[in-house]
Amino acid sequence: MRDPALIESNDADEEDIGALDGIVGFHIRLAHGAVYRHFTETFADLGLTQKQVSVLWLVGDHPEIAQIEVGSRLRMDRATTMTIVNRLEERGLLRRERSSSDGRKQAMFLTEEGEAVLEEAKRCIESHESWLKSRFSEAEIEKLVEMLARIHD
Amino acid sequence: MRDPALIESNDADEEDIGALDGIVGFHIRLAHGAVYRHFTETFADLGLTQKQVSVLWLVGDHPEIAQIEVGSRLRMDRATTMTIVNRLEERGLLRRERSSSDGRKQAMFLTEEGEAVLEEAKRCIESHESWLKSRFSEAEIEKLVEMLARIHD
DNA sequence: CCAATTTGTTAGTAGAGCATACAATTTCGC
DNA sequence: GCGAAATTGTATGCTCTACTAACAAATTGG
Repeated sequence: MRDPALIESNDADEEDIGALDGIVGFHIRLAHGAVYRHFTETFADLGLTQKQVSVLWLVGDHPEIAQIEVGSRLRMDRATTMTIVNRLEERGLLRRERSSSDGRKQAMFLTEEGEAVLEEAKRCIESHESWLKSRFSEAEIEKLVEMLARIHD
Repeated sequence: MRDPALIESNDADEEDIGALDGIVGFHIRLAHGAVYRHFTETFADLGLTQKQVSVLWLVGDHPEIAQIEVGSRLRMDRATTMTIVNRLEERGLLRRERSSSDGRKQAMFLTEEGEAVLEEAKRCIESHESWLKSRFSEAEIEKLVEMLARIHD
């Protein structure tokens, strides 16, 4: 029915994405997706998401940190930060306390279980990062991170 | 009231994310977020998302392409692809037809409006990409894309 | 021809992001 | 010091993306 030559011109090679391949943003999105999927697998047992781990990590590094501070550093708005902190609090990994220095702020701390889970999460991150870094040299990793930072800073 | 030295020890420098800064995956996520936000602003008028534009673009480049093919190339599962194609069809930018060569497949085509919107979207992409690329040299862009491809391939 | 596979579809769940509105608190201008 | 403005947290609701599970229709393979 159809002209084979015409089909060939349309049916491009496997995984061919055509001009889309030249779009930097597209590659960032695909790479993010791949990292996200591997992260999710790695953290399936712990049941933590990227955001949750980031918040846990940040609160562990900076006890008494306020939600607005966490959101600002992880580039999340207040509402988004809330839902993540709520989930961590429900799971008993983190507690909130009214800040003594500023009544508007909530000072956040890790619970004992939170500290333990963070330690385990850091081990998972190590494994996840190894998977990610395995395809690059040290110099390339440095360059990659520096370029990514130019985008998000 | 408060001890300044104590404050300094907790209140780290602006935007300090500590050891999180050494995690490659974290930078990919932040960069993706920044790109996502700029994309959304750029496409606010057109009302299209990254995924929608990608699918539109792919169908434009490969008429008669099946949903499964689109999903595979954009790394989306069938269910996710469905919701995006549904939305594009509802907006009249794309139509589905049962494939004549394989009755299981839906052959997808852009409508006239779809072609027009895709053209406009490509102009928006150009502007969005300029914003993104402005911080890099040509050689850096090439290197960045190549490294990102190593992650998602 | 029958079984397994592929593709599309539907329904349900969940995370993340965003906007809006409101309350409590702090800060700033006067 | 007082009142207005800004900050922070909270609650609600919406959207987009992604995934699972189940099912139907069509194709493919033994």
